[in-house]
Amino acid sequence: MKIQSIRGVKDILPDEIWKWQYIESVAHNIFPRYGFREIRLPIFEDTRLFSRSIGEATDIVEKEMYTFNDRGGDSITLRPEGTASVVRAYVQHKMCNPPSVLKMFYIGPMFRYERPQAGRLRQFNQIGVEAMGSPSPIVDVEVMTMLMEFFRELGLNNIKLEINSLGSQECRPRYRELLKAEIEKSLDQLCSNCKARYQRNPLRVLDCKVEQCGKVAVGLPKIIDHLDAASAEHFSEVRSLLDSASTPYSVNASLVRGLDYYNRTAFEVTSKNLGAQNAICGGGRYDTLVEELDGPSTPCFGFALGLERLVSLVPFNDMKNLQKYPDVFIVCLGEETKTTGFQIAHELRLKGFWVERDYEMGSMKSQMRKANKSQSRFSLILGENEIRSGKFVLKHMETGEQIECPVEELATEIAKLSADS
RNA sequence: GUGGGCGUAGCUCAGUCGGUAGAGCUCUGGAUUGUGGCUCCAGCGGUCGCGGGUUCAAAUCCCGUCGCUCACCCCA
Repeated sequence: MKIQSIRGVKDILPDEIWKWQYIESVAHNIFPRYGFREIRLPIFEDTRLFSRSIGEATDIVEKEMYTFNDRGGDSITLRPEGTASVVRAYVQHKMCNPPSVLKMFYIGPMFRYERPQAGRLRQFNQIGVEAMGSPSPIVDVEVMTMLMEFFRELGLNNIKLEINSLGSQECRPRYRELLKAEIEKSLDQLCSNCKARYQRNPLRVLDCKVEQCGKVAVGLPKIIDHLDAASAEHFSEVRSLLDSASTPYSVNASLVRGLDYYNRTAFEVTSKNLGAQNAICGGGRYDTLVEELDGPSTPCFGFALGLERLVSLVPFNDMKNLQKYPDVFIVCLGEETKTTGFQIAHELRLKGFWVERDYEMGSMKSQMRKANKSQSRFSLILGENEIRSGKFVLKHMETGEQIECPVEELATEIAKLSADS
């Protein structure tokens, strides 16, 4: 039996990889402007890191982690998200240096054992950003505006920034109990799903897709009306700073995050063009996580965005300036040209050109076909005549025009003609 | 974990009432001795997901199974 890739994982093939590289290059270009530097983290960690940070009772920890014992008997987990590892590294390497804020981003694969569907894989890639060391709403808004600038640079449209406040460790549990009590009053009107989950996850009832539940939800209390004074003040500052940056957003009072460690600001960026899994990015403030992982009190703000989902949204068709195909395809005719062809390819590559060729030394026709298929901008033809005259035929594949060119002028000629077209 | 849809050539798909497979694209070669794309011609390519059953006969009907996909759930 032929071995297939594991369910829920995907190969990124050479025809597509340029999209990923492009997105990553934009991240590498924009994030440092805001002071973020890359950190590379292991993809597996001590299982306890995730159960302690994400929350024992979350779906991720309860049923979605790839957990196994290594040969030494230790429980290892393929990371289901990146923030826990960043915090672990922050604490482990004693990176705290108050009052300065440490800003980092990471790019890499995450693993969750879920049923695959549109926009959801078992191995998927995220870009994550974490700003560690300040409770200031300026940090929240700077990170969110950086994100929106990143999306703008990538040409995304039809995306929506939604924000909410989850309050503090004090006011949130209070609100939860209030909400549960209110839900119980209309329990008979809710869908079976909500009846089953409201005890465990009452916030979910607020954005249930069933119409009946939506009607009930309208009358339920909202977290932002039950914030403690400090959280309310924080949230209002976030909003006015977003306004002052002219960043469009809306408040979604039913926005919830799936990980336990979030407090105060929570946000999501969604797109209508993604299918049911419509969030391209989610994040928020997590002021107590570092302490919970035995570090110093360090309020933080961060987000993670889904690269597969982002790749599907970026309008790559409109991008003209990205090089995807070779500059030159070298066509060699006859045994005599073997060495010269090899040398010319080598020299052009040393000068930075993308050079492709045929290795079968087939007929001119078949080599030209390959040149055409490679989508090279030029073909360079060298046969016995050219070796003798010292001038090679440089053919522009799109226009069909060809010129004779001495070997020492090839590089400048190719560069010149490329710039013209 | 629960539902729906789908598995036929490398890709996209047709295949009638059951009679052991077809198109387009791709690919290879030729028409054009050293010039690609367009056109024309020829050729390569399939255990019809897999296993069982019914039948003289199964891509087609039945049962099972695996895979893909979409949705619920959940989330990036």
